[in-house]
Amino acid sequence: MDVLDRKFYERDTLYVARALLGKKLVRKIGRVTLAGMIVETEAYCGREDSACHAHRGQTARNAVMFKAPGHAYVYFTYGLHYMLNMVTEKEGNPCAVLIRAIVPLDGIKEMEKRRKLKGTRLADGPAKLCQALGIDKSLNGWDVTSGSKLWVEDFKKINAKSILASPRIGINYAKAEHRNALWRFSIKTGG
DNA sequence: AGCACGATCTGA
DNA sequence: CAGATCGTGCTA
Repeated sequence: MDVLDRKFYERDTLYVARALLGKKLVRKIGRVTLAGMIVETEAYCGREDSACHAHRGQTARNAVMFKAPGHAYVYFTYGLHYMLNMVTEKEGNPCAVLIRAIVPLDGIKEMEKRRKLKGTRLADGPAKLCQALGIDKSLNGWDVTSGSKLWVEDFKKINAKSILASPRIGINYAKAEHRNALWRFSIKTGG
């Protein structure tokens, strides 16, 4: 396998958010391998970004964002959902990329069992993909460069022209400059 | 110690 | 469009 290393994550968050598109997100649970191609991400750009969890400094919840790049930041929200992020930039600069959607590739039957949904609807949302891949708080702080349990691999080369940038979702509380920033990235389809 | 609300999803 | 449902962070 071709696991993305720490250097990959240790770069500008907006760059990493785009670079993760077309990559393969792999989750291994015992002998079972679940995987999908990342097709949608969002960048959360540190203290300056009023939509970022680290905006008001370090707390127990967001502590992982202050760790070295290449760690998974998994948190719980809305009383029932988990979100998966990858920590980016240099250690101490609390930035991360939210993984919002994947196209299932491996272990689809297993994912369907977990989700009770089929096809593209299986993992087309940040909480849905966490359910499909069995990701919960136990993976918060996991080193995704270690090559076990959860990691990302090279998979498909995505042309810059086929990347769509749009405003991030669910952050209406943020300052306008951050609310309107085109920091959500997805692969254009049907074109 | 109490409280308001959230980087969401589902089903009506 | 409301409800689910609870951890977190802010205020006192």
